[in-house]
This record gives sequence, structure tokens and C-alpha cells, in this order.
Amino acid sequence: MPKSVLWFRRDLRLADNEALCAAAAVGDVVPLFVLDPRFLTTSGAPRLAFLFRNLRALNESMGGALVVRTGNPEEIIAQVCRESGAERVVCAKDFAPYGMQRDSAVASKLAIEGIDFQQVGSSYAVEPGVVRKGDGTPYAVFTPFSKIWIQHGWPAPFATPSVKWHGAPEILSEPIPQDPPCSANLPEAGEEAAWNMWEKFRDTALDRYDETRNSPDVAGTSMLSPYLRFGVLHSRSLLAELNETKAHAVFRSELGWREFYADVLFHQPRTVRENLQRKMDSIVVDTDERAQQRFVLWCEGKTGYPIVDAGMKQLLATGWMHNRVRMIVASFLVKDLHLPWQWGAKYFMKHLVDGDIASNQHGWQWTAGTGTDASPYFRIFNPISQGEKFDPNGTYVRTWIPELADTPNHVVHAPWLAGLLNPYLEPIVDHAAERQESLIRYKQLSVS
DNA sequence: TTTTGAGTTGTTCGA
DNA sequence: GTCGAACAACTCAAA
Repeated sequence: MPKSVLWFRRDLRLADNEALCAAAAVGDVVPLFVLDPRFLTTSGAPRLAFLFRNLRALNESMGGALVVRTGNPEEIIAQVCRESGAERVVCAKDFAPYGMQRDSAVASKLAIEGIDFQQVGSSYAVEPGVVRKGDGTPYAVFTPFSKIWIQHGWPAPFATPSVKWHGAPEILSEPIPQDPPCSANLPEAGEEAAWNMWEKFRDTALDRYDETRNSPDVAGTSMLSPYLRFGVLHSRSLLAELNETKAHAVFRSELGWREFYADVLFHQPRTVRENLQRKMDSIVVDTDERAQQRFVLWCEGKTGYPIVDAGMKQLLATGWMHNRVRMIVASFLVKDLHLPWQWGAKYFMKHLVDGDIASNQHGWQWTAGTGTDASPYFRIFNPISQGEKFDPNGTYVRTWIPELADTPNHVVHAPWLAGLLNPYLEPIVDHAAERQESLIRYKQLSVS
């Protein structure tokens, strides 16, 4: 039987997996995951632990056949092909800057070795680069992108094929690493857990998603982002279950945002670090020692603004943060502390188990006003009123900040107003003053 | 071709 | 307390 190496990357599942179908259709499959030092060295413990747990679940679902190797992908893949006698490597397409660079190096290496390299499908319903305006250029605004994206449509989920695995123990595999020390309370790994999470969300919250998705004190969001990030679920599988109601349309639209940002980053890989809008390059940001000290306080959840600090504590404790709170803490870093958005983005990528380079960097750019379809410069979140609006009873902040247990509702988002009895931190900056400072810096930009 | 209106996520101020 | 205006500049699609 001809053999194919199936190189798993961000598609750690057997269901609805186009590349798996392609590999299984022509013969035996050698399932491979390469532990790339690039990922291992930049990720925090929760992120690594979640990856390893998903690898264990995937391995189990294929009867222990998963081959795991640490090292440079191009070397390892060529090696595994030689050892297994595979004449073909199949994987899904990756559209992020590092992934594309890595895959083109792998393609060159395999071409030299005379091995066929097929990239089939991707982690998106519609591949980046496909949705375009009438004149062939990509969209820079979400709403028109989203219309065409939905119009374009996507295939029905792919049925799980029957597969003859040809992997471990015949093919040498390293053990999947032990979890790094990690006290974070992570979502359960594996396809079954992911589907359970989807069903629970679908049956309890999806029909009210448009109303409750903004409330961090309510279980109103799907919390599927970690599974989408590692491809434990495919977005196509979820889209197939949605109807035409308002609530479902809003959820579909959120999946659309993920695809929009992947498309934007694909067309402009430099925006992984740089401002999409170059005119924003000259905005004044603080990077001095005081700025660095403030950054540390932000990371540790010690800004004195409860909704900001609660979010940062939730991130460290669970590897996840509610979307509304992500916007609030990001706005605080950029507009109250005047730090480069890249600092916050990097910290998020290290700690978020759902950290997706396209969604993360462009979410940050949106808040910073440097990105596609960016937030207007004057849209500056007030951490007190955001707290009062979206966490009116203080349930969310009390969950993550025990010192606020006895602080009454009416001051729970501004506890310094409770006077000397308040056990919580004083704010590290004055929001009203820093808001003015941000507006001034933006004005300088348009003058110069 | 040109014009026009709308565009994820907000806040403050003054009437 | 409520409400509308103001806070830019640019992209896109429809008229």
C-alpha cells in the first residue's frame, strides 16, 4: 500500500478533516506532529499544556499511532518519510506569516527528496485570499467582506474516513511531553470535550448569543476558541449547524471575524508586528522605565481598575479571557498607559490557550486604531463605566478579585470611592487625565 | 464617473 | 435623567 505522512499542525482532529480524507483515500497514513522549538519557546505553560493534552487525546483516538518528534519541521518530515517509506506528505494550508515560510521551506526540502507535498484544505471555511472585491483586491472593511464570505459559502463537513494508521510504535516516536507545571484551570482537551462544549453552548446559550455575548458575568459565549485555535473543531462543522435567526447570525459573524483577520494578515504579513496603517507609525508611545513598570502592573492585574485586573487574573488562571474584557484591558494598555500594542499582543499570545496570531494581532490593532476598519481614535473605553455596564452586579470582578467580596455594588468598579475601608489598590493612573493625553497624542499625529 | 451613506464593540458635554 | 452632537479620515458599495 502507498503511504502518506499526514502532518498535523493546527488541525488536531479526525472529524471534518479534509487533509485526513485526502491522505486516507490513497493508502496508509503515517500521523505526525512536529514539536517546533519556535512554539515551545514562545508559549506559556497553559498554552503548552493545552497542546500536549490535545496531542494525547488525538493519539488515543488513533490507537496510539501518533508519531511525535521535536525539531526543525523540514528535517523531521524528510526523516519520517525515509523511515516509513512514505512517498507523499499531506497537510492543511497555513496562511500565517511563519507558517507560510515554514511550509515553503518544507516544500523545497521535499522536492529535493522527490517526495510529493500536498496541501489540502485549511482551518477556515473559506480560505484566506479567496474573498475579493470586484476588482480583485482584498477587502479592508469587515461588513462587505462578510457579505461576500457568506455568499461564497463553504462545503458540508467532511465525513471521517476509515484509516489504516502506520505510525507508532513501528515508527519511532518521542513520548508526548509531560505538562509543564500549570495551575491554570484549562478547558478539557480532545475532540469529544470540544463537541460537548459546543452542544452545551448550542443548547443553553446560542439562541440568546446576540444579547449575552457581551456579559462577562454570564456564560453567554461559546468558549470554543481554544478548540478552533488548535483545530480540534473546524469552523465549518459549527457553521453547518446554524440557522437564520439573529442570534445565530451574530455567532456566524464572529466566526467571520476570525476568517476576515486571517485574510487581512495573509495579504499583509508585515502587520503581524507593524501597524497596518503606516500613518499611525509616528504616534507617540511610552517605552521608558516608568512605562515598563506600568506594563508589569498591567500584566499582573494590579492597575487598580477592577475590570482590568479581573481580566488579567482570569487570563493567568484559565488561559482565556472574555472578549468584552479583552477589549477593555487592551484599550487600557494602549489609551491609558500609552504603551505599544505589540507589548500587549505578545503577552496575550504567550498566555491565551486560544492565541491565534491573526485574530490576536488584528484585534489589538483594532483597539489601537492602527488596523483595518480600526476603532476611531476617540473611542476610548472608560474602565469604570464599562464595568458598570457589562458587569452591573460586580459578579465578574468579585470572581477574580477576592478583596472586592464586601465592596458594595455601587462602587465595586471604582472601589477607591469606598474610602479608607477599601482594601483594594489605588488606580495607577487617572483615567480622565490619560484619556486627554491620548487625544492630544492623536491630534499631534494629524498636525505633523 | 461621481456622489453619497454607512461602517462591531464609546464617551463626554451641554441643552 | 435623557438625548443628540461632536469627536476624523477613509473604505466600500450602491445609486
